[in-house]
Amino acid sequence: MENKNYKERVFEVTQLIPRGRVSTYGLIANYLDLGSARMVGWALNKSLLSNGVPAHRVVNRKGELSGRNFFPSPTMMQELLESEGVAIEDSKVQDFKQLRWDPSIELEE
DNA sequence: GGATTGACGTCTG
DNA sequence: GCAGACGCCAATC
Repeated sequence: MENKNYKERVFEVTQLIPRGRVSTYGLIANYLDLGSARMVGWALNKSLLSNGVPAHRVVNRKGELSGRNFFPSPTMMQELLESEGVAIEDSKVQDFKQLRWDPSIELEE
């Protein structure tokens, strides 16, 4: 029973995201070679049931907080990011291009 | 077990 | 640059 599902890998990578930074589904999917960014989003959906998984640090490629609706409160995701020093406007990450954390690069694979 | 859905991404028009 | 369609793989109905 290999509990090491691709989901757990997503959890680990998500937890590796530094505070004040954000990542995208595509980057994580590419790093884990899942083949589909949807897998990351789906896995993160399950991550809501797990503790210690800062899913709020993961956004789509546009930097939009697409998953905010899945949180207990749609504003909680933004609040958390702002609390970490990430500027949010209109449910989108400001300077996202700078703040985006790419595991394939930061971890240098 | 087939069909649908999903926190996305890339391509084409 | 924006809008629509397709692809992706897994889970759920």
